[in-house]
Amino acid sequence: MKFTVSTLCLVTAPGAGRQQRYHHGDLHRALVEAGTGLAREGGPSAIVLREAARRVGVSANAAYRHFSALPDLVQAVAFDALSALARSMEAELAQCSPSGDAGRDAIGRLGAVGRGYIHFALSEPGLFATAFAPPKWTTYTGQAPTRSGNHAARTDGGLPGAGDSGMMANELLGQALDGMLDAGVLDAADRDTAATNAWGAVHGLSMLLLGPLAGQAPSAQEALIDAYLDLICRGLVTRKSI
Amino acid sequence: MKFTVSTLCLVTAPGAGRQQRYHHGDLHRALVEAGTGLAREGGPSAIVLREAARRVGVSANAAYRHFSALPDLVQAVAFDALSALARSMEAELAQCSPSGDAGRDAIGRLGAVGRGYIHFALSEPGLFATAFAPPKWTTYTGQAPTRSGNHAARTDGGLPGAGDSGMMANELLGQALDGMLDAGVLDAADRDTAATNAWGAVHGLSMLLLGPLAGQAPSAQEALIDAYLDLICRGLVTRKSI
DNA sequence: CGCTGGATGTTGACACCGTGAACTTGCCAT
DNA sequence: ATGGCAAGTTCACGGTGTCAACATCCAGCG
Repeated sequence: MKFTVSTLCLVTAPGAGRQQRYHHGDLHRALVEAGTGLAREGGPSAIVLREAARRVGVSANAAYRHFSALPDLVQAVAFDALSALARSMEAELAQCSPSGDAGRDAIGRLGAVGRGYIHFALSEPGLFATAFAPPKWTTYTGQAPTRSGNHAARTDGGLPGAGDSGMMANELLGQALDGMLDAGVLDAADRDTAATNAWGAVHGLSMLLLGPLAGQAPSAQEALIDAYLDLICRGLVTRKSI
Repeated sequence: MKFTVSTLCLVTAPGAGRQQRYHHGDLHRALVEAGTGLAREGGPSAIVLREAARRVGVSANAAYRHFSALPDLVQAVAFDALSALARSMEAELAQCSPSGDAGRDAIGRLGAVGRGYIHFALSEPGLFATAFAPPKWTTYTGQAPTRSGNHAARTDGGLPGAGDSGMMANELLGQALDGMLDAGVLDAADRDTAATNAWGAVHGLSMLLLGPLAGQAPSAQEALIDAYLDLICRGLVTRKSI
């Protein structure tokens, strides 16, 4: 005899007497979380529909009531991963304490954004890879993941792909750059180029640290990260101002 | 009636009366080339053993006489892609003409290496993704792809993963940095950090151009690339020398 | 020259996977 | 209460990676 539906609800749903419109509390959410677990262990390609359903205790095809196909699930997991990335950045930003020098502080916040990015990549390589794995990898439609999509809300009701502040990773980067603009350490004309440069550089270093440069001692990695971010900032900052 | 083995040889082998030790001229090579075709069209995940065997006109399990498993084939394709990457760099380097100023020339050659990298990524995104897709993505053993492996030679007998000059992509980068060292535009103490920085930056930009920044006009991409490489070089070059 | 052994390729089978179609169940509004 | 629709199930199909057993062909030996 298998579990009855109500039993499943008790097992899977978060305990509390939360009213549930569907047979299974919130299968959509449960599947995304199961998929996140799979992605954490094995990257985007480890997200397997049948296994996710199995972990939730539901038949394989039940997933098709919530996702049109596998790539849909992967994308939902990717959005969650993007949220986690943004939260990692926010955590680094929270450690920035003002020093009086506006320019230095602004640059410091840019560095914090980068550090949050890289630290997330290193601590959650599977989710990181998932966040940036294009749905069909080759036919990427262009434009970064943005909140324009029609995706369900996050677990805690936040904006899809956003961190606790409600901002997505690229928005946090943009905010840091705007801070540099205000502080006068970045030319307005360079802002968009700077965004690309910073993002690309940090992304590239993350890839390197996860791949060819993996296995280095954490301290060596940390030193590498600092030197790298220093280089990026040095390149971005207006020539005359530092 | 199916093709006889000798017929297959005539179809698949490169025409010439090259003696063949195996039943099928060179199944190993043929499978790698079929896999390369698949990777070109759909990235590493499109490399499918059965389809590669099908394209070669051979039974699916024949591949297991040459590759222990699918990841082995993928890695062989990745090595070929690495060779193509090195050749793309060499092509850019060949367009560098000396200008008399050793420092400027050295920096120009570093830029050429980067341009070759990015151009390869843009012109062969599938192979590019394959080249840097870790075998088991998460359990990357560390260290960059190097010729220490026990892999078969390239089609034309070159070193595995190397370009026409016999150097791998990272060796070409190293050579460019050494040139900067000799020209005095790079501190010896910064060389290794510079290698990481340059590689990471260029890799990141490639990813960006293939993903979020795809769809931009080629001219805009080219401008972005130039601005980016300029930034990198500006950051790398010894402060006082330029 | 004929034989034989090992490398090469084939067939059959199994367990997975993604996905479609048809069926069943249970909740909600009428 | 009841009919309809959303949510979940079962059955089925083609595709994939991989193992085991079998067939074939070439090289090197007598």
